[in-house]
Amino acid sequence: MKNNRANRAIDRKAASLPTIRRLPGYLQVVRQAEQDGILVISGTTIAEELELEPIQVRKDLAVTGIVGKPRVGYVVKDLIAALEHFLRWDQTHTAIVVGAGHLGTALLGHTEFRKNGMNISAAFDSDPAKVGKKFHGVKVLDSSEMVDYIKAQNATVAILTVPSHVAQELCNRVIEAGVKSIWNFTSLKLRVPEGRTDVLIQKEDLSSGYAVLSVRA
Amino acid sequence: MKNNRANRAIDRKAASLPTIRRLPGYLQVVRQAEQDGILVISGTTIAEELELEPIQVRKDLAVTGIVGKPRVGYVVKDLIAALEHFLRWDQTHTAIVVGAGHLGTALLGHTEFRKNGMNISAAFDSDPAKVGKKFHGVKVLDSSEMVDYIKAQNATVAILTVPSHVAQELCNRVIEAGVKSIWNFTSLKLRVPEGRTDVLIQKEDLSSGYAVLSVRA
DNA sequence: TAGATTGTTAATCGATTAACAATC
DNA sequence: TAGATTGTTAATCGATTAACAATC
Repeated sequence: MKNNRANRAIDRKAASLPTIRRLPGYLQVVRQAEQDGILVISGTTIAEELELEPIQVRKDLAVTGIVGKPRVGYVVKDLIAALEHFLRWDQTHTAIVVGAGHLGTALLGHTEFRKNGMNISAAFDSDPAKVGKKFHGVKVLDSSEMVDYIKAQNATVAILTVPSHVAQELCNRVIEAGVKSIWNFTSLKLRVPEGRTDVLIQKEDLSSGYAVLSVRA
Repeated sequence: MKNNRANRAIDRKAASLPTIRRLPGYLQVVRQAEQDGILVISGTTIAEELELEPIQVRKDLAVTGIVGKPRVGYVVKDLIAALEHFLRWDQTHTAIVVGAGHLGTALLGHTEFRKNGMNISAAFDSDPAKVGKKFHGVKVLDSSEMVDYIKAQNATVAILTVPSHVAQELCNRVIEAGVKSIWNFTSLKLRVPEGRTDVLIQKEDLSSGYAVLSVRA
C-alpha cells in the first residue's frame, strides 16, 4: 500500500478547510431531499436552504468531483455518493472514546456518527465504578486494556474526553498503540510526538463557539 | 440604555471571527501562567504554547485593547482582565438548556462554562420521566414552564440540544420569550423570525469537526 | 427555442504574514 | 547600552464573490 496522502491527491481536488467544514451541511440537505423523493437538486436550492451563496455551493461541491447538468442541477443520488466518498463517510472507521465522563458517554449516544461511518466500539476509563458498565450499547473497559484493544481491533480514531491534566499522556498512549486520528474534546492543546506526521489531532473547541456567542450577542 | 452594538464599537476594536475564536486559547494559556505565579508574559511565549505565529498573537490581543511593554510582554493580570472583558466573560449570562438528553445533561456538567460567566440555571424537557430530576445540580423543568421561566429569570442564552424535528419550533419559542442568543447543537440550520436582527444563532457543529478529521486523516 | 444553471476564469475582499521603527 | 518585544504599516496569500460562456 502506497502513501495515502499522495494517492488521495490524484482522485480528489484540494479542498480548503472552510469548504470541508461546509460539506456536511450540504450532505444533510441532499439526504433530506432524497427522503422527500426528490431526484435532482440545484446548487441554488441548496444555497437557499443553508443561507449561502449559490456560487459558493457550486465551488464547494466541485471538490467532490460531482458534475452537474446545466439548467437542472445535480442528481441527488450521485451527489450524496460523491459527498460521502469525499468525506470518507462511505467506509467504516473504528473509534474508541477515551474518558467515560459526561461528554464521553453523550458522544456514545450520538447516532449521527454511526450513520457517517464512525463505529465507536468501546469506551475506556480508569474509574472502577465505570468500568464494566454499558452506555448506549457501548461497553466501558479499563484504561489498562486500551493499548491492546486498539491494536487488536485496529482502531484508527480516538475521541478524547478526559480531564485536561491527563490528556497529553493518553494522547501519547493511543498514538503509540496505532491510532491515526485524535478528536480532542479537552481544552488543552495536544502535541504529537516528534516526527509523527502521520497522526492528525483535531481540536473540537466549545469555548471558541462560546466566545463567538458572547462577543457577537 | 442605548444600542449595545453601537456602544460596543466605541470601546472595542472590530475583531474577525477567526480572531474571536482564538481568544479563549490565549486566555487559557495566560490563566495557567497566572497559576504558575508568572507576572508578565510575551506574545512569543503564548504563540509557542499554542503553535501559532507571534505576530498573529500580537494582532489578536490588540483587539482587546491591551497594551504590552516592548522587551517585556503583557502584564498577566491585565491581559486576563482584558480578554475576559472583551469576551464578556466577566459578567454573568443566565442560560437554559433546552433538551435534557445525553448532550444536554453533559453540558450541564461542563464546569468551564460557569467559570466564564455562563450560569445555566435550568434545563427543560417534555419527557415526564426527566422532569423533576437534577443533573449536576441543575433541575429539569417541564417544557411548558419554559417561556415563563425565561421571562422571570431574564435568561438571555438558550442552549438547544433537542431532536432536529422540534428544534425550529423551540427556537421560535425561546426567542418569543426574550432569549437573545441561541447556541444550536442540533444538526439543523435554524432561522430567526423575520426582522429579529437582535437575536444571534450560533451553530455548534460536530459534523464539521468530524468532516475535517475524516478528510485530513 | 428561451432561460435557468453549471463550471471556469477573473476580480475582490479579508485575513495572515512580513518588515521595521519605537521602546523599555 | 544591547537586544528582545511591541505595535503599526505594507505585502502577501488565500478564500469568496463576480462575470460570463457553455449547455441542456
